[in-house]
Amino acid sequence: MAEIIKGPKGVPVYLPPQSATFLAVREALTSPARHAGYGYIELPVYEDTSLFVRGVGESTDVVSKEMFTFTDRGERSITLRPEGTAGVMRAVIEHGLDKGQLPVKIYYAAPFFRAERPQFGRYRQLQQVGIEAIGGDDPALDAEVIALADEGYRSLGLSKYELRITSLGCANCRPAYRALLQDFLRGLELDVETQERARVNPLRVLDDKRMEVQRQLTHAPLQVDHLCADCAEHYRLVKHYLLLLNVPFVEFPRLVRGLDYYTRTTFEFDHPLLGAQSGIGGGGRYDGLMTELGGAPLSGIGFGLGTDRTMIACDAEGLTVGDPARCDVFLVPLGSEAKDYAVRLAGQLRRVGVRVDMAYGDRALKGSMKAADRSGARYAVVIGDRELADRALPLKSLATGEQELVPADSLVQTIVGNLEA
RNA sequence: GCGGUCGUAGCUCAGCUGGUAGAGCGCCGCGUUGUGGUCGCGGAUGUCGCGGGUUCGAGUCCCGUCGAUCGCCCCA
Repeated sequence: MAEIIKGPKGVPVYLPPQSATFLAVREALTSPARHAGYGYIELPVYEDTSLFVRGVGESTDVVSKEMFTFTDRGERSITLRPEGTAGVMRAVIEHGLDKGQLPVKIYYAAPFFRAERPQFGRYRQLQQVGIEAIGGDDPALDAEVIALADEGYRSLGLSKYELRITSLGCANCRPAYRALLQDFLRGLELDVETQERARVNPLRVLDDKRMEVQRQLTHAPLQVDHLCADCAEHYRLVKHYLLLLNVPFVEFPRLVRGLDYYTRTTFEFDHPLLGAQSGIGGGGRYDGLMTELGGAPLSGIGFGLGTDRTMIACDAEGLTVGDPARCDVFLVPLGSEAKDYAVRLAGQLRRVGVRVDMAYGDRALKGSMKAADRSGARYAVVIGDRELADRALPLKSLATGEQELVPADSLVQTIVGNLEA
């Protein structure tokens, strides 16, 4: 026997019927964006490596050790996208969307790639839903973006997650705070690796999960206490609009994100039931990114929501998401004449939008009924010589077991009517 | 990249201190005429992750490897 080829490591596979949940979650997370004027964007899965190095930031873990990078036949360095924002910015700049009506509002649902050690909820190919609103400083826009994420989660029935927000300041006030924090960190007892992090990206140290580190951070200076007047007012208004939108949140001054481009408003959705990988989504403002990538000096804000992790969160909260039924109606033909009839009927029903499957392979009635049951269909229709002679078919409800005889001519109409009821 | 745990039928797992494999679920069939889901009976399916070693003999011990999983770093 030939050797079985295995799938790539750390990539989740969604098979029926669970894959229906994946589709439903993705739909739930993208739907709010479509209701707020965001248009869909389809982008390359790979980009020039320098896009991510410049956009995401060289000092980030994502860029320094988690990228799938290779050289193509033209000796160009190519990278499978590790996140979505940089690619969106590139496309916006390249195609001049920033020259049109602002803000540019865009959403996507796509796979991303990170060469990490796989774990539960952490994959090498991860699915994310994201939106970007480019060319707007208005704090109401920040609140909209956050609210759309919240709406996505809420529409799935999730209730146990927590929205955390803070402000990271801007190019004016961040450097001073950063220096202040570095001074503070220098006075602590930290291991070499953490000291290095304090030098390169001091904010990241605030996020350390280790008790011995957290203990020393009790009195660490926080960015929210050192915002410039503009940033403080912006942050105040974001919270104001979130209240108007009825989006519950907690202020989380220690919130740190892994990508370098974030400024001002930053947020994260955390789900306590997921263990170590508790972040189900996050995002923030990136006011310097466009210019960093050679575009017009436009600010922007967006989010990335983990589709995989949201599925896990739904499962953890015991939510049933998506319809696992493969069809609405299952046809059971007995004999070749009935089979002709069933094939034709299946075609007719599908054309009017009814999901139909039928018993193939000339199975015995009993086996076919079993298949009907397993299909999740609401109705079964047995078609045999009697039905063909009488021109009337039994429409059987698989839930109740009751069946009514329906004239052949009105069967399609009756089924459509019953399914809509 | 680092540390822990695990890897037996499609799925969930049992298999005590080494003696040539089991259960439940699922799947297929039967319970006489054309009706599924419950019940009863019957049946198929495993190179016990892979490679090597110890042994008369290994699913069971040792080493390696791959994979999964939990934690760290980090992140969706």
